[in-house]
Amino acid sequence: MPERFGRRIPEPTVVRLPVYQRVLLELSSHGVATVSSAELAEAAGVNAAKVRKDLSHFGTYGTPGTGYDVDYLLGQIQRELGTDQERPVVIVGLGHLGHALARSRGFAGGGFHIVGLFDSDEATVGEVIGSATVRHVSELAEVCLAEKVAIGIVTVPAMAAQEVTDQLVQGGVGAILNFAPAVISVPPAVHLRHVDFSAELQVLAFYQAHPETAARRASLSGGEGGSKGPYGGELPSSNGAYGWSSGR
Amino acid sequence: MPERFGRRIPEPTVVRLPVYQRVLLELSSHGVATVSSAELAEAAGVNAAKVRKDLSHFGTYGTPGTGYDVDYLLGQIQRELGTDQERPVVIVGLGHLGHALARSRGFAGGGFHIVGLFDSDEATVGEVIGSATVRHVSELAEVCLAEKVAIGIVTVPAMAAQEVTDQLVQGGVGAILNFAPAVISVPPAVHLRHVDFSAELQVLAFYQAHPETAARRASLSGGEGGSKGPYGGELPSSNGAYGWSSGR
DNA sequence: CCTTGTGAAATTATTCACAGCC
DNA sequence: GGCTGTGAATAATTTCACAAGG
Repeated sequence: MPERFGRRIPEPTVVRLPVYQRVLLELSSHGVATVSSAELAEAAGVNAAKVRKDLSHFGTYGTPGTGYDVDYLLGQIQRELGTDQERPVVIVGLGHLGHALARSRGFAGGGFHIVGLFDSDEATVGEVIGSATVRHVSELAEVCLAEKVAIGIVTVPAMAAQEVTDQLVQGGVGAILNFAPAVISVPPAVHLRHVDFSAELQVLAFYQAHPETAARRASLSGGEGGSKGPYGGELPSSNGAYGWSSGR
Repeated sequence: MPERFGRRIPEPTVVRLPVYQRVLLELSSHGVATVSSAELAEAAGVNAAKVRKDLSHFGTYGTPGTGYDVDYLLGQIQRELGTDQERPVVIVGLGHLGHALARSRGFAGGGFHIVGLFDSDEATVGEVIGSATVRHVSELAEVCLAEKVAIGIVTVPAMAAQEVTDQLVQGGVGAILNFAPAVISVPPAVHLRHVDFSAELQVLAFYQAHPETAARRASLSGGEGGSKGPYGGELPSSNGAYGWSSGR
């Protein structure tokens, strides 16, 4: 073990953890008991060496010759991700996107609990979405302090993103997920991540405009990986029967 | 010039391009004529050396002693990103998130034009959102072929994501932006990126659970960068006057 | 002086490849 | 025989630092 406990986990590893978790959840629900790094890698769209290296950071032991115990590994990853505790979150900005997130599963899934919704529009204030009522943003910092909010989700227009972020920081919020297409800044102790849909579209446009620059890699999950995967040659044909509706 | 034309642009550079573009758009609209790498870096939340290295890949010349011409540089980046052409996109899955995206600006902004909306729910089919009418997903591949769709946006539940992706691929779509919390695979010629809101939340949860592992970097835009930035000490205080509403 | 563009150095991440264990 | 964990090798990215241009 290299530097277990006193650990510094590389960011790319942290980003892959939720993917592994999802795959393991799926395997577990299907009653699969063990999984090899190669199988996990294929399902997560990365390569096997990466899976093993990633997991080794946590001192998670697999069994040579067998692989990893699915439920044990899942538990380890959930513990690492802190998915085993409920974290209070707030959403600021209840436009279309904020509404969609407020209603989304993905909170339900694990470890997140909406304790507040905020908007600056008096017409939106008072609206009930799911289990929460929209409050005016002037109450934001106060509520964050009172509810010990851990994560703030910013879905306001770009112009207002920094202002709202500052309120969250004043409210003692330690992590912010920004959906606004704006660069915002926070004190060093606050964690900040961006979800930028229009930037992602532009990146795709770039690659279409530059077919010669084929970076064989996908954004979040590591994508194609490189190993054969489902695309060993033939295209998948339609397998009919659409079993989904407008949910999510 | 190192390998200009015959260029292979590093992915991290491509991902920063939309951020630079946004900053330049802002500067340009304020009538700023030139910008130094240091100023651009600060506004984009990265460091100056990175800005210069990034821009050097495109043979974009700044002027020593002065900096970059804002409008010229903006034009170069937009050309590189292909923002100067309209790309036809479709959205598949009109749940809350799909609705939000369909109504979102960010398409309007530059280079993207919604030519189709698809869902499997008969109750949703026929609904008019913005300028498009929701069609049944069984028409997906056919419409993509007919409209020469460049980018497909997948906002269906995880279970259906691979199936829908396969239809897009059959429809000749060359780039896919997946919002479903699922690993999907595509042939090597198709570009794939993920936007995974719940994974981002989990990453933030991880860092909160591990304060010792403070990776000073943000996801998309490079975040704090390292240079002083607006946080040179004091916390920003509330500056009142919320000028935004539920829009976006 | 100020600022670019860029080799070279440093840092970070991925992949290889194999010893050791089941 | 199959599979993990991991040092060592490789590749990719960032940062430094400076020569040359305005």
